[in-house]
Amino acid sequence: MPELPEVETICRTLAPILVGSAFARAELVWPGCVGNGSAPDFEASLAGSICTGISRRGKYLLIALDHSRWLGVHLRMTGRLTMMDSGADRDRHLRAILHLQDGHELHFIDQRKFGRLTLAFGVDGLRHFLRRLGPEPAIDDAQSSDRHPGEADDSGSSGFENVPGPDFMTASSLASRFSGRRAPIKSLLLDQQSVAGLGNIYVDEALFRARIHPLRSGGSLAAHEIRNLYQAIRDALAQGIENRGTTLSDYRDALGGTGSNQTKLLVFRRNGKPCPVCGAEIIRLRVSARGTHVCPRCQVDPSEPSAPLRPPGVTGEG
DNA sequence: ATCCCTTCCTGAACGC
DNA sequence: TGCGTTCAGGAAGGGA
Repeated sequence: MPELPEVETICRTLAPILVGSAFARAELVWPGCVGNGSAPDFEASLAGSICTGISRRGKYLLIALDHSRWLGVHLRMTGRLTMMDSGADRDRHLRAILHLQDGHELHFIDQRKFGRLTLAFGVDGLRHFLRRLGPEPAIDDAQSSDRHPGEADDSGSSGFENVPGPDFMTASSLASRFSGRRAPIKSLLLDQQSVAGLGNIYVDEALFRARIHPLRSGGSLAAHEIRNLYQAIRDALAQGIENRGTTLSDYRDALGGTGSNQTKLLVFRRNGKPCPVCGAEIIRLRVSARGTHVCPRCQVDPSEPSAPLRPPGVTGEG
């Protein structure tokens, strides 16, 4: 499941080969992977295009092309983008090949066919394409060039000069999204309008780090809890980037490399194992039709009476 | 407006 | 062995 750290890693591994290269043609093995317009239009638009830059917004990879066009890639569940040499073997789930003029082939592989390649035309087209995305978590990371779409850039033509930069997540932006909401906090965090880039793995990790139970309603969070959650989101994502992503099954970077963050996860898919903080057994719930992993001791279930918080010796309601 | 459900899609892991 | 069922889930769209 490529989430923000995985897409960021793909972006970084793809950039050295792709930026400055020209596309020769698109070969749509499964035309359904084109997100907008017709397959022939897609092929005609891509042929001869030059990649002028590459960036990420939420879980979208944005490949800037000349003449103010962008190729937006969303990998959804099982999508992969891999740079291959000319004539490379074809995976059985290969959906498209973007042939470069230098002979490289960018393979789009996607077992479950949820991923999409979408062309955006002009800055307005790109804004429309990204219209449902909320604020971007600004991740501090030594490797990061920290260049986001629309940010000042002295390197000439990145392809993003005229693109407005994203808003950035703050504790206040989270608070205003959660205020008055009765839905579980996990559902709100999976909504890309709250924060762009979180998915099932990093939501569970962030909620555990913040000691917040996923079934707590958004509106029930106190200000200090939202501040903790804000920092926990940043920490969980930064760790994911540092470890080049979480490879539980399908995920690979653009050079075919695996990430190592799966060995650093605190709760995700660790049900039955001890909590790294208190040793209690991690349990698995379903929230928003998603497998959800919590420490029942560190993350207090809102439906449980708060007996452990009662001072020793005090019984009853008081 | 908010929330929940369904749809898309394949393959692994089940149960009988 | 083989068949059918369930599960995994990101995001769009629809209904309440």
